[in-house]
Amino acid sequence: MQTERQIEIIEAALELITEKGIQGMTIKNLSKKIGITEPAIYRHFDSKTDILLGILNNFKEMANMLSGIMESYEAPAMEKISFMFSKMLELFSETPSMVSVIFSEEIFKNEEVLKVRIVEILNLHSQTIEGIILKGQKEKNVREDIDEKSLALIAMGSFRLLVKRWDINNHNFNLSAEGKKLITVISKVLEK
Amino acid sequence: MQTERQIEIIEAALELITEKGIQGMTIKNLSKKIGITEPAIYRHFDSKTDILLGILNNFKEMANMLSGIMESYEAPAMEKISFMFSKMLELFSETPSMVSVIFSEEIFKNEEVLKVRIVEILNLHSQTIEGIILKGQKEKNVREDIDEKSLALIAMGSFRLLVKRWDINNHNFNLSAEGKKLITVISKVLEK
DNA sequence: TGGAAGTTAGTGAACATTAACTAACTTTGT
DNA sequence: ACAAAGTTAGTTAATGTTCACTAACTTCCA
Repeated sequence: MQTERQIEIIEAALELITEKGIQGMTIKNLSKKIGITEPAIYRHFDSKTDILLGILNNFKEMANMLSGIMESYEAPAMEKISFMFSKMLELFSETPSMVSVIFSEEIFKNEEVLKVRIVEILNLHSQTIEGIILKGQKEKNVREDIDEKSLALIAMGSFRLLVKRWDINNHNFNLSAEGKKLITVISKVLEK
Repeated sequence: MQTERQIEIIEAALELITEKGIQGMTIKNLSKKIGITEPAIYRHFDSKTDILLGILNNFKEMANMLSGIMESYEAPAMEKISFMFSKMLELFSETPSMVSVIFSEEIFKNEEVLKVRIVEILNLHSQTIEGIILKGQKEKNVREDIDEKSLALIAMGSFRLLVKRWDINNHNFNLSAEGKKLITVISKVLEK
């Protein structure tokens, strides 16, 4: 479990990455943002890498939860994907700083332990969507002329690009509205 | 124009970003890779930012060229998109280090001048594909039940995700083959 | 012979991290 | 019940290392 201070540090770290990129996520900036001194950070985390790992572990847990929900959710594939993406849109609207990290695998390239974690998260999301689509194809409510991996690539890829655009353009459009629009588009593309 | 040494520096910088992320792209690593001393780098570029800008300017030029080719290319939309993505796959296979940068907007967040450039490149690619699809819709060989912006989002998003996966998984699958497969999938999705 | 491209040896600033210490709590033994 | 002992979360000051970058000198080639 994470203490209140650890959660505060992780949230501040996320905000820093959003504002100034991974290069701006320094212990100095972090401590300044929270209002304690730099060494005080080390009362709560052993290292900077541990802070980043804390972020990724939270994301991994969310991905696992979402995957679990989707497995025990009996509904047509399109409804499930719509639900999953809507849930993610909700999360991003609540915590916009998430999006600068969750879809930015490249910022963790320099540390193997972080790179492995973020790839795990990407793979988990992929598997969840592929699973939904494959089941939908078996139940004959998803088109079968394209394999489930390619359809998942389309769904995830377009969703990721929309969210990334929102991020790098400083949230200058309504992500929730555009996201809903994309969900109906994806439904149309998947349907038989 | 760029001198031979400038090109060498830019190529080495690209490789460094691929191997160690933006955090590993230091003047020290760069000079070590090329086999000259750190100050020698500054005989060819005024600053580290200028090196990164040099990279992005090359990409911008490629994007402009590609956009120009597509405008003067008379063919059905699907053929044009297939041509464009194939050209990019060729480029990525020749210079794999490109892909760690061209689809990694996050790593330029800390420098406004770089951020602006990479967003320009993303927008240029989007516009090129949107233009092709819109023309295809007018010529009645692309589906019209989904607007051109959403279809472009799907095409670009899925292509980006495929390439990003290839990058973060250390090129452990055949990008060219998987890319060709995706191109036929995108064609199927776009067709009327 | 002069300028382009390299060198050596340095700069100050920023980096993550540690050492030494303290104030304010809580736990424990008698 | 209360003091000794231990814990938690913070401080200031400093560590060694790396960062981008520069001044001054040298080598090399047209």
